[in-house]
Amino acid sequence: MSPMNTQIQPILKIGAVAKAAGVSIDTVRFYEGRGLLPSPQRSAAGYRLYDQSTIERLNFIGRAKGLGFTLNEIVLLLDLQDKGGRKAEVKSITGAKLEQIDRKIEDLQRMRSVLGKLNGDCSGSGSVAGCPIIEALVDGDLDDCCK
Amino acid sequence: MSPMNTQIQPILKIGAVAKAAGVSIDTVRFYEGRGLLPSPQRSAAGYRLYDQSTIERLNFIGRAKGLGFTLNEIVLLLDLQDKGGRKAEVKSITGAKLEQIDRKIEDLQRMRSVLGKLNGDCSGSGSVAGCPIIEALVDGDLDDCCK
DNA sequence: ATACACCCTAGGGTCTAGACTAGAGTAAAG
DNA sequence: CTTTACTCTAGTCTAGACCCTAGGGTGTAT
Repeated sequence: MSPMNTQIQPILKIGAVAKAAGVSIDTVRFYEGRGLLPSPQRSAAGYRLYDQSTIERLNFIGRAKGLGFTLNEIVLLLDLQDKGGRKAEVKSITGAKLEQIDRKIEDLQRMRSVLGKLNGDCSGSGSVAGCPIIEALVDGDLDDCCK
Repeated sequence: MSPMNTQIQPILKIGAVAKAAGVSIDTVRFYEGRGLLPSPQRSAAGYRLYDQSTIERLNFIGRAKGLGFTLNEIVLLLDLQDKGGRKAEVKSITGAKLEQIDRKIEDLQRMRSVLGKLNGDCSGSGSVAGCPIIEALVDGDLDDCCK
């Protein structure tokens, strides 16, 4: 009757939000349990009912994951957004993540350089005897080999 | 009596091999269960008995781990060494690992560049409103922002 | 009315690489 | 002989991010 009854937001069931956000139904429920999504309204039958904002929240989560944040870190970021934190808090999270990423990149580049050298040194034909890769693993001259 | 009784290899208990290789006792038993170490001889009381070669094998495993190989991949490498595989098999494992490492480095560098840009754009003071990091996560202009 | 898609909960399983615990037996040193 | 250090098995726990199953109930279209 009155405009109060008007549902401005379309009501979506879990399958619809999951599909719209490109995640599985299990993932939506899992995120709810992990505190990334608030407990949604329920229909009379107990179905979870969502609106558009949940899809946006799921997209936020997906983007944050794409930048390397863990779900626990994303909870923090969402909290700062929800409750209005300070920019400094956000920067402290991203700054720590940047350092972590830098360390991982350095690790991987070290591995890459050692392994690339060994792989290049190995003829690739014949029996494993004399294979520089295996020999390096056996003898432990990895450090001397590429630094 | 005869030279047959002579133990050329010193007999080591699990604590000694673990210490010599710089891993925990748990790790040694765990590797045995995972097939990285053969089931060792046992003393009358059931103690695991090792010789020097186990330490070398543990060092092999440690070096391979340091190059980014998983335990499953290390089982393959050890098998090639034990049973005398071909160099081509070794190279196929290391080649795949190199590609994997390259992909991971690219991923991390992409994250690093996006996140570094956002982090630099954020003043770091004041409320979270208008924070470029949060806004990018909300709006999804991550791709446009740094490529 | 019935087929079919969708939803619910509770709980277990996956992968990686171990760490840690309990409860019991064994070895070496004083 | 007693203390201390070591070892055994079996099992549980961690983090991270879910997936899958069973055994139901619901909603809608034909």
